[in-house]
Amino acid sequence: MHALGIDVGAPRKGMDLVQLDDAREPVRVVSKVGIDRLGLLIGELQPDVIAIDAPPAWAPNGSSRLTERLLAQCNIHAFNTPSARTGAVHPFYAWMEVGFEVFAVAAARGYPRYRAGAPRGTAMEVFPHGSAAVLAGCLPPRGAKKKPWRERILASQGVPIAELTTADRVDAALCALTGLLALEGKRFAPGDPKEGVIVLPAASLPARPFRAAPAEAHDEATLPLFRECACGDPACHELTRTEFAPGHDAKRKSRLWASARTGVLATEELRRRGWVIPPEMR
DNA sequence: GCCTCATCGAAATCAAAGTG
DNA sequence: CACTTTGATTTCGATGAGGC
Repeated sequence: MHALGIDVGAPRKGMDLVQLDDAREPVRVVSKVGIDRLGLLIGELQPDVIAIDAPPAWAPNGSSRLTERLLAQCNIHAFNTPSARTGAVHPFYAWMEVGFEVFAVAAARGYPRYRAGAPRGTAMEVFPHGSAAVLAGCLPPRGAKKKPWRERILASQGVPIAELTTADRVDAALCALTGLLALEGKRFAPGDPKEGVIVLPAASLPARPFRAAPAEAHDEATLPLFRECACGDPACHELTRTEFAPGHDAKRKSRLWASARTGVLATEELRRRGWVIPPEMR
């Protein structure tokens, strides 16, 4: 079983290809591949799946695709794919048009666009940054350099990185690894298949967005978005994002003072009458 | 006056790739 | 390293207000 990862570059830069076998060994690493050479290479390599770091087409309308918006909800931010109206006129998006050609060449070689289900024999869109976040379980730490961070993730997944000498090769390897994992059933592709979906190497996205920080002792993200104010006033039903509604922290303190005073008065009266205090307070 | 929260807007952030 | 493209998100600081 082989997966071919393609890191797409600007029109004249050339692409980086990495082929991984089922042992996750980079059996083929090719750089500076032009679109004219790609068809022959695909025919020669005969991968079981092709994973491409680029969208297959412009968004049908609007300025982004559903798959990108859904990923953004998990804190995985990708450059949005605009509609042709915007994309075709900005030179910045030329690399996306190279991606379209790559999908077209793949289709001509018998690899239709992946839409849903088993990915064998298809060409799928992947996103190295997203794959890295999914495999690491978190976003890269603040200030982390991209290449070493992704190298570490590849190594932790059993991919030898000796040949992956450039950032583009590392990304192509991440694409291929995502393809392999997708073949093995580890895949999740949010979005609208008609627009194109980004395939991630996970069974599903996490309920909570990815965080850059490792694990925090008090994970506020596990708390509900809104809850009732904790001031303790039975008449207060205010919903708040934090513990108290505005000003109700002072209200809580006031109530605690009051109950502390009555507590003191109660224990004094118990002592005066010669009655015992509750066992748990002894 | 003190403390905290809500809110608003501005600014930074981040993804990809290339150029200077 | 700085700058460019987009846009959602995040993170600031300033401001106003509540309750004591």
